[in-house]
Amino acid sequence: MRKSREEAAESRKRIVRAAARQFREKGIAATGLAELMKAAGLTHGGFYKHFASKDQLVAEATAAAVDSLLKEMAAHPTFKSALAAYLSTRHRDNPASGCPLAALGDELARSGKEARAAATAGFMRLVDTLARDACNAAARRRALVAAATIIGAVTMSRLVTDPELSAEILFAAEKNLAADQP
Amino acid sequence: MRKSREEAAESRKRIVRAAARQFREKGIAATGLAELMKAAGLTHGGFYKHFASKDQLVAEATAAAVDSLLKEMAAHPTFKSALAAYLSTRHRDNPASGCPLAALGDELARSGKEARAAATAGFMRLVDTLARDACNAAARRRALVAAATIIGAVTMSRLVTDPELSAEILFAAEKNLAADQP
DNA sequence: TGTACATCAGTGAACGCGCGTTCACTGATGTAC
DNA sequence: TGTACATCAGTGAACGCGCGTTCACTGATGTAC
Repeated sequence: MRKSREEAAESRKRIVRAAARQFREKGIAATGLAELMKAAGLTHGGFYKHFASKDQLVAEATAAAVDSLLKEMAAHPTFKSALAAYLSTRHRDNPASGCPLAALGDELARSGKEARAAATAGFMRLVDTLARDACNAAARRRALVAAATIIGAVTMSRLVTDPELSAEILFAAEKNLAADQP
Repeated sequence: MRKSREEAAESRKRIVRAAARQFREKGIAATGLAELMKAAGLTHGGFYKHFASKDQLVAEATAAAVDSLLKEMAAHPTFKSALAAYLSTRHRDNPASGCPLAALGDELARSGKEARAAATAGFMRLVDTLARDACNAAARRRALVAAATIIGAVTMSRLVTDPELSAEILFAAEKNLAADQP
């Protein structure tokens, strides 16, 4: 039953990818490893051949999710449109492929060392992106606030049961941040 | 073993209060009902004499937590100091007695109807507080953004493993929002 | 006011279930001669 | 290049445990006469 090294590496990638989706969709605590391994096309017994613990997987899944988020944001023609995409109803309605900080912020804050370290690195990368190469203190401060604002706005827009209020939150954040931009 | 109506009402309050604390401290999914009832001085079997489901308790605990948050904010001499208190390291380090939206935002977003409705009401009350009686569109927009920002800032300040970055997030948000205020 | 009876808050055991983690085993892959 | 052997990815059963929820029961409280 042993698989080749390449196959094993692909299995591992599939597990991380499935985890990144399911954690963001249903939450970390609510996602079981057995269910996760099944989604990756494996049985749950093999999990510990790839990871030392669930926390380690959370860390890797978070890092992978931040990777794809920043890649997507970088692909936008302008900074403003990247911001608009983050604050879009499309992002709000698809947490499974969206920002892990918005989808799992407080659950990550209660997670283990490894996961929090990965989330911290992801947050710093997002702040750097929002600062756009500027490295003075004022630009960094604005980027930190912008990061907190867009993360909070998307989380609240998902929480709220009133669709109008939900849209209003995203709209207000976008308008407010666009005003800051040249 | 039957208790008087007053005693039963107090038991109920104790359960809600214990839940409000434990949910904010450890997360909703990670808090078991048995453990919760024990913290309220009861055995777990009696839970369903008071609540129809865990979701209903989440709703009531969220409402209670928002109540005490807004009461505390209202007690501050100035609006600025209320904002500073929300964005303080004290609030960051004591989620159990702090804002439920910051502590549980994304878990509430994945919760049942009742809990989300209670969280929505709480969010609207926070926004109203931040708008400070002003009822024009611009003030409301600013209040929505401020709410998203302080919630996101506290959540991220808790997530981040680097203490300096954590303090920087809170400081940046406070400075930024204070600039908006008269 | 006193008595008989219904109510129901709280107990503690049990329901079926899924959790994260461990383990003996299988057999193809990789390695060493 | 061919053969013998060690490695280890993946399987499937099992570990102990806690989950949310249900239920029969207890006995003090509340109600009706």
